[in-house]
Amino acid sequence: MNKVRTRFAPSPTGYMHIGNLRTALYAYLFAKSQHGDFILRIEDTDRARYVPDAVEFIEKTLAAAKIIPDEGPHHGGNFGPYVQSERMEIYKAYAEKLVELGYAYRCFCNHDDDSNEGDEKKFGGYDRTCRHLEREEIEANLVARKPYVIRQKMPLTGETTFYDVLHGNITISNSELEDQILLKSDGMPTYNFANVIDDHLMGVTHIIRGTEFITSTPKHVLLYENFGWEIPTFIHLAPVMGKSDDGTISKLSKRHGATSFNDLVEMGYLPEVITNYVALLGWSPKTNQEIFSMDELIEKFSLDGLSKSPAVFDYNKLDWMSGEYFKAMSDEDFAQAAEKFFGTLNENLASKKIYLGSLLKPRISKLSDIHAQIKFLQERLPLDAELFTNKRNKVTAENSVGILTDAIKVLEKISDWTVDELHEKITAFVTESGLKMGTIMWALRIALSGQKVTPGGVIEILYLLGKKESLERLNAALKFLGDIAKKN
RNA sequence: GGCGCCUUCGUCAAGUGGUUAAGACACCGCCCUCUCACGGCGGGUUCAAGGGUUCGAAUCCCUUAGGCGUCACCA
Repeated sequence: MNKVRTRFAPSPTGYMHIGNLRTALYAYLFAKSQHGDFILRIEDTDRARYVPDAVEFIEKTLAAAKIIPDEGPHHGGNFGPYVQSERMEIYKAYAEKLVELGYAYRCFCNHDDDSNEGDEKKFGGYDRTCRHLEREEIEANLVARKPYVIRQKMPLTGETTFYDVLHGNITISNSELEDQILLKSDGMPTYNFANVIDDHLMGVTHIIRGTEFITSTPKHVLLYENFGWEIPTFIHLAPVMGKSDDGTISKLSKRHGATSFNDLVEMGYLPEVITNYVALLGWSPKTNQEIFSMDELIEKFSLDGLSKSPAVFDYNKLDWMSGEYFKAMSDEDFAQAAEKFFGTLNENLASKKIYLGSLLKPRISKLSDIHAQIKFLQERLPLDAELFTNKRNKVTAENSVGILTDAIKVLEKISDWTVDELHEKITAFVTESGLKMGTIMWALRIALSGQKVTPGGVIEILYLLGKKESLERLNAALKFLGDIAKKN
């Protein structure tokens, strides 16, 4: 049996859409699960859409996602070049050969000219009458003088069937197929041609790509047949969809927010989380496992777990998965991954990064959430008397004054400002006061942070703030409450 | 419009003639708790519709509807 070879063949746009990433992932996983090769090939035959540095961008993105090509523009391999614009002579030769074989012909018409619109014999759709074969024989010297394209000569009757692993046999009537252009007038091949030539020449055994290519696959199959080449196995993947604010579902695009691998990384999702999540969008291991390392994905991947219906990208699930990864990380690793997202920390907090990270770790779904979580530690948020009122914990602005006053006295005496020590002293203080734990903690949290919700409890905040800042904040809160009382 | 593909909870999905139709996320409720979170427990909602075939259908067939794709010198 032939060694499995798959490929990822993006056109060089400076953007790695999640759907493309998933296609690359599946092609990679399948190849690796079969101990085969994964090829990166750049399809840059559209000169008008050329984006500088796009190849490097694609390679970097794949590397970040840990999808490593065995062959590619900068990965070596014996089937290069792996950039289509560098293979023009190859396509030209095969196109000419097809003309010789009688499966293609030169066309000298200028079909961009819309002046014939309305005339059903002309273009605007497909013009079956445009077959220059005979004319070409008469006017052989035209080839040297006029620009032309090479078109594939489609059978006018019958039908073409191909097998798709996901969809089974798909049959399309040949009358649906137009004499598509194989070689453009600028000498570049079209996707439909270059793709077939390269897949064959590079020994690709399994073509994994999006469903948008189903309809053009019969044309490819005909080409393989014309050349007498073995037809590869097709696997057409359903698209990744996005949900708009109004609830409508459509193919995932920029209007759905962050939809590229890089967008997601910038938001603070770990690359391995993105890969893990995306792997499950359209593929099921058929077990209840959801967290997979790349090695596990390779081990478990199987074509029959692929889904043939579209899958909606769900940020909720991504968030959950991201949180699971964070929780599984060591405090050190987390602090390191979060480094860029801490922003500029003051000296005190900078020295407590790992501890701070341990508090943040279980309560964020992406690294960019960190900023909002730690803002209150860096700056004093304006207090609001309302916040001191909490029915459940029996706290009011009035009784907070006494609590804060006593707490300050206790805290001032603490010299060993550690979590353990703070915990011990505060617990003792609560017991002594005869009040409920919740009452005291609530008042302190509001006074210290200015917000109801904080990463970690009062003890943790005190520790993070340090003695000086903590006491200053408590005193400021006391003054604030005093001013309020006077006003009333 | 022609042709093609798709259709199990809100979302990801298991399921391939006989199941109480898994599980996860989300949501709701309760418990725990110094807030949030974590954790624990519980809950609701699903086979697009209609016809067949069959003792029996989410599973097989047909029709309809809806969604998506495609009909380029773009990929």
